[in-house]
This record gives sequence, structure tokens and C-alpha cells, in this order.
Amino acid sequence: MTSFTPDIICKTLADATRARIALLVAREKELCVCELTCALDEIQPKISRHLALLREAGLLADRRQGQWIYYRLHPELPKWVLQMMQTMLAANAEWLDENHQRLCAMQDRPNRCC
Amino acid sequence: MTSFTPDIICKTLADATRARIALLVAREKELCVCELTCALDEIQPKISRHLALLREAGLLADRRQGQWIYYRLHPELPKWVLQMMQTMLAANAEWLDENHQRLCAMQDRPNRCC
DNA sequence: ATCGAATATACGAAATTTCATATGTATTGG
DNA sequence: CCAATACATATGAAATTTCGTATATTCGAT
Repeated sequence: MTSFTPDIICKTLADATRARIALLVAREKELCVCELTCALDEIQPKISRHLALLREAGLLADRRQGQWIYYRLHPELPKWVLQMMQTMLAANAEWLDENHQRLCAMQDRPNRCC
Repeated sequence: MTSFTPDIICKTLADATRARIALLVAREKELCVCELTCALDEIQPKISRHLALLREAGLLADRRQGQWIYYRLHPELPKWVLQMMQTMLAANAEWLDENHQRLCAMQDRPNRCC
């Protein structure tokens, strides 16, 4: 189901874990579950459940590459949703800073090839 | 309390009633409770409760004029929040259309003077 | 085949949100 | 002072969301 009304989009991002995931993905273009688990310092099922909600809402798309599943912004997002996220991202860099730092400090990040 | 993080802002707008109120107010600059009650076709306590949440979140400001209490976007909203709302408003005019029509059709709307 | 790593889902319990109804407060007009 | 209008808030029930734990699935390597 993907109906993009303001309240539905906001509800999808109305949780700190999901908002951080979505903005981190918007910033990094593509991240796998273990990278997000590390960046957010949360347990994996929690990250996966929130990823499923973001995917079901049509905000994120996923692809499998080997053992990893990479998430990215859904390529068919309406322009206004993208614009909203860019606005939030640009103005809240410091809010994401801790997550970004943990991501950068992460050891053995999977190699993207394709 | 007014901390403007992405998740908090989204949570504040993560309800159809609140999202419609906020965007209608953004569009009309200022609306009183009875105008919103009419535009959304909901009972007054429901509108008032959601207005209280929007006010407590720092998204809306209110002023009394006589019997009426007018709500407007809070004058000290961070730029990115304003930008988000303008983006949503511009792209979702038809979503608000029914509310806007009911507002226009409303009889005996209070006169703003000051 | 089997094992380990990465990810997803099922399941209750706890917390949060939303609602309708009832009632309280403030202001205006008589 | 009294009644009416506009608005706010209290209350408890119902619905929804979130969570940790346990378990299932999928893939690559041995």
C-alpha cells in the first residue's frame, strides 16, 4: 500500500528509530541492515521491524546482494516527499551526527560491488 | 516544550486531523476553532484537543479576540519546519480541498478586525 | 549436508494514542 | 445577574504502536 498523504508520510516518520533510518539512508544513498543496526546502536529485530514499516509504506526499497539486504529511498517517491526529507536532512545534520559517526567507525562494513 | 527534531515534528503531524488543521492554518494564515470545526466536520472537543497538541508542540500559536481564539503558525517556527509544511501544502492541495470548500461555504464566519 | 552470519517475522505484554461524552471556563449580550 | 456562545479539559475505554524475546529463513563457505 502506498498512498502518500501528509499524515501517512508523517506517521511513517513519527518515530525516532524510523526517522533516523530514513534520514541516514537519504544521506548515505544505500545502507544494509547491519550498518543501520550499528549506526543506531539498536538490536537487529528492532531495526528490521522498522525497516519493514518503512518499506511497506513505500518510503524505502530494498535489494539483496549476497547475505546483505540494502535499503535505499524508494525510486518512485513523489517529489514533495523527497523534498521534505532533504529539508529535514539538511537542517538536522547534528541530530544524526552520533549515528553517522558510529557508521563511520564501524569495522568490516560490507563491500558494495554492483 | 518545543524541541524540533524530525521525529517529534512528524509525530505532531502524524494524524489526519492534526495534519489537516496545520495545513489549513498554514494556507489561511489564521483560523478560529469554530472555523476548523466546520472545515473538518468534526466535533469541537476533538478539534480543541488536537489544537492543544499542536500548540503544546510549538507548531501553532493562539490569540484570543473576544469569544474567539485564533490559531496561526507559531511565529518562531524553525525555517525547515515552515519549509516542510509549505512543501506538503503545495503538493497536497486536493487533499485539503474538501476542508477548504466547507470553510468557504461556512455561514457567519467571525470577522477579524485587529 | 551443515554451520554461521545476516535478516525477517511471530507473539504477547506494555506503553501510547485516540476518541466520545461530560463538564468546566471565559466572554458577550441582555 | 443570567443565558448563550466559544472553547478547553477531564475521564476512562478502545484502538494502535512499540518493544524484547524467540524463532524462522536465506545465503555463502566448508
